Amino acid sequence: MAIPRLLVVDDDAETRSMMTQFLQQNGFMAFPCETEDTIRHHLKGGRVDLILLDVMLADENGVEICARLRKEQDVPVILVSALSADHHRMKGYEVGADDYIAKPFNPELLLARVRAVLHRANRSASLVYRRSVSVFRFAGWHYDAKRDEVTSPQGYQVALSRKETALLKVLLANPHIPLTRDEIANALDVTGEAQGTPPEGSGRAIDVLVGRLRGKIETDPKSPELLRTERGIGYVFTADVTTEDSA
Amino acid sequence: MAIPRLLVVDDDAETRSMMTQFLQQNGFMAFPCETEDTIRHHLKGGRVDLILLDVMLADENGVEICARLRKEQDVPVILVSALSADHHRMKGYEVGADDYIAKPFNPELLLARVRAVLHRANRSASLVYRRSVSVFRFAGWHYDAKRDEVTSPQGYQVALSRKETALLKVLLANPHIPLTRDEIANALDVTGEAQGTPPEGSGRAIDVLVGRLRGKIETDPKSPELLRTERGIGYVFTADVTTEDSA
DNA sequence: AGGCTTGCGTAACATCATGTAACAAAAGGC
DNA sequence: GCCTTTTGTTACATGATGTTACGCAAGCCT
Repeated sequence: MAIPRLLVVDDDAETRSMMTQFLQQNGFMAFPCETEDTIRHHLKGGRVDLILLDVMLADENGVEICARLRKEQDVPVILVSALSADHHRMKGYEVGADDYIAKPFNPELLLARVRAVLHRANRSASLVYRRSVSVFRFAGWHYDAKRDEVTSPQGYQVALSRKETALLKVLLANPHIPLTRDEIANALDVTGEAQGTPPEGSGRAIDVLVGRLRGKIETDPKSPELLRTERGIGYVFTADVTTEDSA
Repeated sequence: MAIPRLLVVDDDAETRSMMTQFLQQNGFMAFPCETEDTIRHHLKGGRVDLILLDVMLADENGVEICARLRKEQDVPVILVSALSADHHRMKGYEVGADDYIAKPFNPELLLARVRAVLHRANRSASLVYRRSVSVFRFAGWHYDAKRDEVTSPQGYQVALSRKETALLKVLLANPHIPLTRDEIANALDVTGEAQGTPPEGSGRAIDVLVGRLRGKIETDPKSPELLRTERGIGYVFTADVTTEDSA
């Protein structure tokens, strides 16, 4: 893929240039925009791979702009907002944003999100794995979702608990994409592998779960190669995954 | 099934319209309601498949409304609440809510729950097997409902007790569908295989029954392959079932 | 480099759901 | 009625999952 072209939309001049600079320093082509007009100008003028859109623009509501843009063309959008309250997040998704980041954010996290969305846009995959797919291969391993069996490269069966299996599925559906603990927890909920789980936030269940899965699928759990830690962010599954539809 | 019709009950206008919109965008027919009266109006006016009910309405308590509705007719209800404290969750279930979601919630999670509840409500009607069908084959086994005989893949007869047989029938009628203990217990009642069964809830009769059936039809009851446990949910029968009408 | 702060890994414990043996209560058959 | 079979209950063992606490490592500042 060519160098990704991003638009940074924010009404605060300082934030705007800061983000733009930061993204440029990290290998992206970023353009600052202040108004919807500027956005449209860029959209007409050439390829735009992703828009970073502040929710709280002076005159207009970012969510509405996002909704409007979405209707017109299919540009990935990440909403940025000072309000981390989740009902705003909901509005964002509702409107079709690809992701949502709360200000102030960790720069690394921003990069991770941007990469993830670009990556996803490229393959149009979502967080949750597709149903029709049920056989996964990765790094010599083999996972059959139908029988719920995991086979090591050496060919012997490894028993995974339900949660471990669920985690593996989430990872397999998002190779090379850094996932935060919250995203993982949500995905586990959505796949229905965790019913009575409270909305998360307190404990470190995900960390422990990751540790347990590592113990079963990593050659040396002490220096993981498949399920790596992204310090300050979460975890990434670093393996190429091939899938086979089963029906 | 036709497009599901949902009621969104919340006293906050914004939340109400937001959820309604969101659900509509995802293929549901959703109607905003503010008061119990509005709910009743819809209930009388036409089919309602599911009610999303906020627990903290201004004047009334959602839990109480839920209890009242439940007494009158059998509409599935999902309680929504800002209070994630577990005792509220418990109250919800006590009162007969089908599920419970804490605000703020992940939109995907909401959809998942809604679908799950609808799915459940939808199939409870078909829990009982059809009469005309009386020969079942599954994983090499053969069950003749007329003669009440079960034959193993190796060809010898296995004697099942009445309850075991009833359980098997329920499972055969619902392959690949996870059933809760309550659903199973109810289905057993309906098939007339259990008359004086107490109102349920206390003991673990289903667990023991499942164990006994496993002992007869599983190769290795310790690691069941046909009658599997869904932790936190119930049991699933994981085998393809073919049936033959017997006229 | 050294010290401080933060995030992560993980052992040890707490909790909860399930499996099941052993017993008790019912239901039938004679 | 007495015995046999079936079904339900209880109690305990087991295994899965969540929580907590502590130590280590990575980054950061000086």
